[in-house]
Parts: sequence; structure tokens; C-alpha cells
Amino acid sequence: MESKTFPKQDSEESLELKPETNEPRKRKMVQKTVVMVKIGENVSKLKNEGLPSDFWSWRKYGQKPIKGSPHPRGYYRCSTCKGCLAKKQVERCRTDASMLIITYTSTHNHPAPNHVPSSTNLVQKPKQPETQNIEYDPSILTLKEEDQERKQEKLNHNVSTMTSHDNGTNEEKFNYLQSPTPKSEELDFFDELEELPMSSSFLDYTRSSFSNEMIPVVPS
DNA sequence: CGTCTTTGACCCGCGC
DNA sequence: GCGCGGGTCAAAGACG
Repeated sequence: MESKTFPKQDSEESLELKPETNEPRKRKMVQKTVVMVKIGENVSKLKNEGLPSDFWSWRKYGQKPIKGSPHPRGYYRCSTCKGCLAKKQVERCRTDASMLIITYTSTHNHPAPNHVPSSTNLVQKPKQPETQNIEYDPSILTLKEEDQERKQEKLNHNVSTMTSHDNGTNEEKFNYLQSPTPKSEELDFFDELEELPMSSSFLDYTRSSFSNEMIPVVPS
């Protein structure tokens, strides 16, 4: 496969790098939504590492070991609709293997499938059994600027290394991660992300599906 | 048979 | 300029 004749930038990932525009878009200048999910301890037995299934269908396209983390990070792309640019990264919290950090990038360019249970079967693969004990936890946050995230990640780093608890730690982390951006901007961002699984239907779905709390931490 | 996962290699941005 | 780390591609295999 050494003969990659065409530049990858021509593929759909090119949205981060637009040769046509004079603006050299930084690869990571992408909207990101980070969700922390607490999973049960039987996670190790589960396929996909107990990956919680939202109502989108995801296809894995890569996995990489992350420096400093004992767990690899998985890369998923939305396969609900062909051509959808939505992606997500799933990794375990380095300090707490029972915590999953799911990072959503880009937005779905198609309407979300109905979250009624019957239709769930249409988009969900049986390989993601509903029997998994998933505890949705605490924290959702949205980051708009990569630079911001950078700083936050450093903070996150510090917090991670100086603590070894779980819930409190993560909450704490995400309190840090929550940017002090004005509410209006935040709302605007949410508005942009209306198709991301941040909608009430998503929350409703996750709640009903996993019987757990998923508390989006939104700056009031 | 079609779709998805796995896995190694490649590419690119960033820090030093 | 170089090396490292992260992100993506694509072939092959596995599975339903």
C-alpha cells in the first residue's frame, strides 16, 4: 500500500485543511464535543470495550496507542449515512479505566434516526448489546477553539496526574475544562451542534436505554 | 455477500 | 531541520 498516489487531503478529512482557501486551517480547528462516560466493570468482557451506543451507527476506522495512556484510542466514523463527516474518538480515562472519554468531531450532515427503540434496531448493530452496564456520567462539554482545548488539556493533564480518584476527579476535570465563554456563545455553539447527540432526544434516549444519568454540564 | 474490525504504514502538525 | 505523536487510509480477515 505504499503507493498512495492521491493526497489524503482530498478525502473527506480535508475539511480541516482547505487548500483552496488562503487560510491554512489548522488540522485541529474543529468543533469538538467531549463526553465522559462511566462504564461498568464488566466492560472488559464487552466488545468495543463497552462502547456506549448512541443512536448513530459508527464504524471504526483506526486505533492508536496514546502516549502516556495505557489504553489505545479508537477512531470511529458515522456510518449511519454515507458521506457523513461526523467522527468520534473513544479512549479510556488514563486514571480510571472505567471511564470512557468520547470526543465527537464534526457534525452529522443528515438527520438523526428516530430514537424509538424499534428504529434503534435498524441502526444499531447487535454487536453492541444493550446489556452493557453503562453509567453515563457527568460531563459533557463543548469546545470551540482548539487553542482553548490545548490549554484545557494541559490543565486536564495536571489534574489527572495529581489525582487518582474517579468521579470527583473527572467532575473536577471538566469543571476546569468548561470554558468561561459567555453564555450566548455557548448557546450559539450548541445551536450549531444541533445535530450532535446533545439534543434532548439523545439525552432522553440514553437515559431510557441505559437507565442512567447523563448530566450535561452546562455553564449556567 | 456485504459490512465491519483489525492492523500496519503513511502523512502531517507541532515542539524542540 | 529533525523527531515525535496523533490522525487517517486501505488491505485483509472475520463475522452475520
